[in-house]
Amino acid sequence: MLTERQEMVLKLIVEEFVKSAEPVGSRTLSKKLDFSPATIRNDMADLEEYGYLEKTHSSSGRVPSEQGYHYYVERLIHMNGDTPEIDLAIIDDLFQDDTLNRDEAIEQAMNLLSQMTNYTTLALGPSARNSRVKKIELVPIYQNQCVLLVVTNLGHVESKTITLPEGTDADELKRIMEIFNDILYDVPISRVSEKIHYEINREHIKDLMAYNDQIIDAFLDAFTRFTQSKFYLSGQSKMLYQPEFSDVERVRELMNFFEKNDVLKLIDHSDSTGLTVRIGRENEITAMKNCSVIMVPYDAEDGDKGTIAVVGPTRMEYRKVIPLLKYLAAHMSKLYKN
Amino acid sequence: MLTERQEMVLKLIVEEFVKSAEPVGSRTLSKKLDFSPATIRNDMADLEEYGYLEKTHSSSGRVPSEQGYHYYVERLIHMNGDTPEIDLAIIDDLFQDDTLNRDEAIEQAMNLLSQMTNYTTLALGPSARNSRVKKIELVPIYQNQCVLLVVTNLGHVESKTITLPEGTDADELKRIMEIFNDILYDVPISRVSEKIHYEINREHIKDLMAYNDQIIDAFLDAFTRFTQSKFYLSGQSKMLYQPEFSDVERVRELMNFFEKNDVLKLIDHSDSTGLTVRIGRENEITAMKNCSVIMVPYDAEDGDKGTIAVVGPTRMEYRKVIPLLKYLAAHMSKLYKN
DNA sequence: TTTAGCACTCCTCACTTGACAGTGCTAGCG
DNA sequence: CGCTAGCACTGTCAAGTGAGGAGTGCTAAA
Repeated sequence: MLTERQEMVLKLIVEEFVKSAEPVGSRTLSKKLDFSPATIRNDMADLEEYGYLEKTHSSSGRVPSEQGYHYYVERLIHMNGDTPEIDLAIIDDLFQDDTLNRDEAIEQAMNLLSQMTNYTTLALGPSARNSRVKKIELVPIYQNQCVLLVVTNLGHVESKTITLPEGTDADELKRIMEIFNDILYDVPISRVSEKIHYEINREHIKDLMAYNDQIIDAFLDAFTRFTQSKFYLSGQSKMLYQPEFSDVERVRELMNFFEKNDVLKLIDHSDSTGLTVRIGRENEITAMKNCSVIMVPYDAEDGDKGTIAVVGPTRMEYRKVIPLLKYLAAHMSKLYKN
Repeated sequence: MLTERQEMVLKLIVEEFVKSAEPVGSRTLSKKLDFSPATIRNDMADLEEYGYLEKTHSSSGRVPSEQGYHYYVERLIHMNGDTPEIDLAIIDDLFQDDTLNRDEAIEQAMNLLSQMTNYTTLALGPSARNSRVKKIELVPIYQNQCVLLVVTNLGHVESKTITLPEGTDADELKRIMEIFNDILYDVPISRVSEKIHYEINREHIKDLMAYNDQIIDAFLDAFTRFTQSKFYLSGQSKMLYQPEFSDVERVRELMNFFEKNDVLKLIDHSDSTGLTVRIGRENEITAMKNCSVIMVPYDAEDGDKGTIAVVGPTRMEYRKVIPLLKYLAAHMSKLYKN
């Protein structure tokens, strides 16, 4: 469809615009392409007709359209291989430190990514849906208050304070805990609820549990918290340094959006195994209509998955961000392997 | 020093400016005070001379100076008692819900406060320095990996994953844990480290622990995490709706500041038992030179203390925020009593 | 197919101008 | 003596104007 020169023009316009944030004129390109401005203007007119370029006003230079960015990301990004150098070693270094726990590791990685790219980063931790229960414990702390603890095979802990009904028998409680540990040992989180409801109907347990609904509720509550995957947002303020956010109204919209937990809507876990790039209005969130989101899933233990993402202006340095993000995701997947 | 009328002029200027964010002229005040503009101009000139008022340019209305706000907060705020109505019942409602754990309760309270005031809120959780150890446990999860758990009398839990040296004896480990539970039961967090180091030198333990430095380190690490008090920031974006932040450069500065953990520098825990108001440059942080911070400590269990604070523009609704903040702090202190 | 040339469009920026809000000062009033 | 009316003055703001510049589209020629 496009001639090679047209592709080159598109590529250069994207890259120039990414750098300068200003509409690109034919004269600028003619310096890099060894064709006269007039020739390039013709190609630009064609590219505009196809929907890859836009003008800000009738006599301005060209700006890539969302479709133009897509074409660029999917087909032009590696053309004429002058790939920018990226210092991947810094990432390697980060993962050397094994005193970090899982949350800390993700958080640090995302901080680093935000610093390296100068964009906002976003991560969704794995949901722990497939983690398995290793230990359940009820620790008395004060009068009839107890802390319920659940530990998984990944060392993840959830706790909840509960108040026991008056006159609960300590020995009986101990027995209940033993039974629960028996029943639930090595059961994946996703199946706990089902399992409890099944076992509870068996005679010898039914009696014990009759007046302990509260404990069961506390259990289920603790377990559901496992399945809520944590999320990490970092470098929010990086966005403010982008010229597209020199307008306060936009800044408000964006910061408001970041503050709400709706951020999760941006990255949907579920589908797509590889890289996803959402440009501009594809994000379906008004505050993000001038932003792009690039996301890559990573594999955690036991088949659980997480996602890491970079959020920047549509005018993002795709050429730099995409490989970086891929590298980081691969690294995290590897980390979880052992 | 000031005549009654001058005080009234100052009070009205502060309150008018708080509402409108625009310099207040003599004509506006003359309507509320039953004196001619000229008279009021004379008082304003005096107040300016004393340092309570400022002009933005030679022929503008007056704006309160930092000193002016101070005078207002300390002496004028309750003058002529038309106190604004505040719906304290909403706060009461919040604390009814006792299914929330401590962190959640603080977080929700601060969210609410941010919504009610339309300012940013900040809280420092109590440090748990005086909490007491109720249970220590080591749960094996995978091969020679274990999770170390510590539970306090307040139901607070810290955990840490550790890898045991090859060939560690399970029975021996069990014995170590029993000893630790014996030694540390009901010991306040602040004295744990000392206690461990003391006991470890007694003969029968020394032998056991000889090659288990790693466990000790993990312990100490978990304990130090208790003493780091958590902080809560909410409604950051509220600040953006203040007219003083219609300038992007200022927004950047402020958001950057909020993003760093330096926010803690704003509220220092330690001193002062009552209300503290820091206005403008008193905060000693350039990004906050147009902001005021109002903070109140609250009492947690066992003599630990936390702080809650509201951050807004110097042009803040002190009259509304101060009683609200006091009420909330009192409520939180009460909550911790039972 | 490419390019030079030219008329045209629209943006940006500096400058002017008039309306306006507010001040300080002075003189007069009760 | 304290208060007030009046007036000249000052700085801000918004609207209007005009020059300069960057970039385009089109046409005709190489």
